[in-house]
Amino acid sequence: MTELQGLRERKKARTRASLREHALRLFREQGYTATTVEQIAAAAEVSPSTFFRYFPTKEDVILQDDLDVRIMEAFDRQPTTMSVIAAIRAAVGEAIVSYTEADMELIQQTTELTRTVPEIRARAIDEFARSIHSIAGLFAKRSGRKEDDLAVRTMAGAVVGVMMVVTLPIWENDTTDFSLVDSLGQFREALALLETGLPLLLDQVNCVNDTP
Amino acid sequence: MTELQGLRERKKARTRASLREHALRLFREQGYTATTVEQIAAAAEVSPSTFFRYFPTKEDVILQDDLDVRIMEAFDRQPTTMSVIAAIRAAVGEAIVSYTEADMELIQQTTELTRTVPEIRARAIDEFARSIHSIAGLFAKRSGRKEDDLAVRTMAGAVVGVMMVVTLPIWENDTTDFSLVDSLGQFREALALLETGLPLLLDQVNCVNDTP
DNA sequence: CATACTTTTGGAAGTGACTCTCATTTCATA
DNA sequence: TATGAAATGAGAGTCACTTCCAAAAGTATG
Repeated sequence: MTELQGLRERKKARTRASLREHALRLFREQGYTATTVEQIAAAAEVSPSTFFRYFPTKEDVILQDDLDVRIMEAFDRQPTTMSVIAAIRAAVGEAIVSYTEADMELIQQTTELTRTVPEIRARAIDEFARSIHSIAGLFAKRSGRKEDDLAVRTMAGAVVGVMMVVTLPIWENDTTDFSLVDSLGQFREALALLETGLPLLLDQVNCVNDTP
Repeated sequence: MTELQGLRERKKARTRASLREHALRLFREQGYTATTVEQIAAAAEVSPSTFFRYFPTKEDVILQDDLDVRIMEAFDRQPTTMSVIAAIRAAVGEAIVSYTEADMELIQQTTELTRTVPEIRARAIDEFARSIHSIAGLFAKRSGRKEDDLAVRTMAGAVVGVMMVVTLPIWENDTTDFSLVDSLGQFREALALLETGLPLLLDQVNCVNDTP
């Protein structure tokens, strides 16, 4: 190997990026289902078989963007003196500032597709499940409880539940375009509610705390 | 029409049931992906085209069982003096006793498939989203708040989040067979935690109020 | 019972995602 | 430059799913 990163690696990275870019463009222009893998491959100037070597399924072109990994990493970096929910909020904040303009646009586009295309949206459930697992792990570490403790799992489930609320198109008249900033704001507000407001709400007492 | 329910209707119902039964049997015997629609149709003695007239996709053979509708109905029947979470627990309890042995077996089987087959599991996300919507509606009615109130949505998201926790195979070493009774018990415990325990838990772990 | 009308069905042909295999090309190393 | 390893393209094949049309079965009339 003469160079730190061989020609092969660079070429592969370029092909991968090219496939994703052309795919997203075509999805935007013609819609997801109307776009065939053949078209994507042709646009990226590779054969259809090569497409499937880079992405196991057509859906993965959208899902495999390892951008949320950064949030999880930031998550782990938070001091253990912080409460879990505070740590999550901090991690989200850190990740946001680390994203470039291009990153943001990619997130925006893929999230929009996740919201609108049933096949893509469906795949999101495993990501949610993974998130529950990660958050449970972190919470267990901080609280000294076991990972499979019901309280720990309940906590993690609740957090991911509110994540679903802000990212999925749950309300029919939900034609508004997805706004990353808005939904992250909502997520943080909802977390605050979970932390302090929920018990009050459940007691049917007026919760004045909905805008922290 | 000589009879209350024509021969046509009865025949259709029988075909539908037959298709589902043979499908579930074949899935159990050979696995989901190994079973083709052609095989299912052949076993039920209809043509493949007829299969797709009864079920839009192969997945729907499992998903379209309207058994959870009963929980939602029981939900609505609970007095409004009851807290939402208490109402949910009561509804679940009511639905359980209304299920026949055959119902239970069907639920057991379909849930097992939902847990283990990625394609089926994926489709569950829309059911979860629908549940969030329903629960939010009920909570809104009881609390006098609007349905799109963030607190209402957070609450609903948290409830569905714990639902996910008890139904999805979130922990890798999760090879144990699904037990309906166990997971319903866990669900009710988790709801109790949400109602009373969560703030305590959070307080245990150095809950520092950070600013968003 | 025979007739005309409607619904349901089977069959055939086609599309597109995805798999497998194998020969060929392209890059890396000695 | 020769040799091995990895990446690619092409072709054939499977399967879910769609569309269309003609035949069959059920239903309502005379």
